[in-house]
Amino acid sequence: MTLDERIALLGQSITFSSLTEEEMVELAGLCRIRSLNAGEYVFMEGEEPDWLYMVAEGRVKVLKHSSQGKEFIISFFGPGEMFGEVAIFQNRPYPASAQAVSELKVIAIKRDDFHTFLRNRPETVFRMIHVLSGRLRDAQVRLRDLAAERVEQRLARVLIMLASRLGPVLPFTRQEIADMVGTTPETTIRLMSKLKEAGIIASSRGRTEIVDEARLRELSEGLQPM
Amino acid sequence: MTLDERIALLGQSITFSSLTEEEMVELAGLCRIRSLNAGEYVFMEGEEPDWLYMVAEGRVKVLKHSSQGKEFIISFFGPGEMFGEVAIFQNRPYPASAQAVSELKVIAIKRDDFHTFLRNRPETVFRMIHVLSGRLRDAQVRLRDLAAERVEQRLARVLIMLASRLGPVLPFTRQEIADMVGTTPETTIRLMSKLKEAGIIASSRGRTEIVDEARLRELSEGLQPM
DNA sequence: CGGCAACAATGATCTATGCCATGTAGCAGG
DNA sequence: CCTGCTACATGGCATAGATCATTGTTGCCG
Repeated sequence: MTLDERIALLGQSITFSSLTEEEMVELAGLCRIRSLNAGEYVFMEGEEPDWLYMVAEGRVKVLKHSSQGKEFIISFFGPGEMFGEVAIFQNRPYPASAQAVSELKVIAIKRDDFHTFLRNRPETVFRMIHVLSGRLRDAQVRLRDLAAERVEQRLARVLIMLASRLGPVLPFTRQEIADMVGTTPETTIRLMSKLKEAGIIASSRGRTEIVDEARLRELSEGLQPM
Repeated sequence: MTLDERIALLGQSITFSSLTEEEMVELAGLCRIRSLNAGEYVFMEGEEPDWLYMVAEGRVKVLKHSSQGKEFIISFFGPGEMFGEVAIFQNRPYPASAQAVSELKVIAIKRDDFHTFLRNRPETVFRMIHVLSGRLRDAQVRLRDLAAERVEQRLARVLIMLASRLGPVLPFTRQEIADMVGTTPETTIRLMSKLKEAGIIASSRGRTEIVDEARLRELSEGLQPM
């Protein structure tokens, strides 16, 4: 992969889009590219954090396993999005695993190189803070939901959240959605079947389309149950 | 409150402990002090974020309400700990409310003043990133727990987490613990009564002491149920 | 000292959702 | 075209934990 290609990829990210030409070149010089097949892990929870990653092509899921091995999906990331930052800023093991969902290309930057690069880029550092703050905000909303809302509403909220990031067509299986909502595939299927009947979503194998977001929003508020 | 007193308070915080004498004076000059009685709110979810806060004396709880009004406690903060950062870094409304648990004194710094102050303090900015990363890490662990672990284990983990921050004596009511675990007071009481019988904790009104942390750890792993 | 309010404890139901089992349909590869 | 794999679907049962109700306990304030 050429330098120009790497620069183009870095530019996709909000965090780096403010860099000058020159800075881009410098940063691109620090990058390595890794290609992975679906199912392969970029890193595993507990590993030493040597690299910061950004998605170039494809999608990753970041997940944690429970004590009984069930998986919980913290987030999906697509092109231009960064992951693994928590670990490299704290210099402690990755708190979760990252797995390729599809064919995946990631840009990797060595921890120390990145720290050095950030030294004199206050603007970029502030953008990183912004990203971290956003994730913390989202995490707090989800914590509250998991602790206090019922599955129906949590499902609705996950669908809305995904739609706001990816548009109305969501390329996920019921299993994956269940792992984001924190429930079982069966329950997810049952609820989504109802949503389908009610004309709120449409779906086929591995694909869900939000048809009536307004009604989904009502459900997510829990105003009236289905 | 004198400048020297304010400097002493700021110095309690990990984030600011690296500042020079001179920087401390500058920052202290930007601070206001607010005193609140137990139960009063420092800020409410949804308000515009004009201030960054740090606890000077007492404790705050940061919480969110569910759609049915149940409250979920995101975290408690004590002297030297900062709160409200997510909002001021994003310049969006506070994502949660902050309520005084006891008599409370907080240091408040105006958003714009703080941003200006940070401009040329890369070291301090990195410490803020460190704090944010830590909170995000904790949030991810809790998300997984809420989604995939049973109440018993979640309770054990909350108690361990609190003990690691505050020592073995925890000044919380069952209600407050329930609101952190994401369950009801009744369930919390039942489980904690068992823990008491088993000699793992001791407790009196509004006070819980961890006696046998090792066994609590076993429970939190879910190896063998009670 | 007495009475009120918050906390703690416990029993009796109820129910949302987990878990197991079984069946079907679509897609992929030999 | 068959075979097999994975996603989707649905029924029945089990149960963790919520909910409702009552009672006891502690500390506080007038």
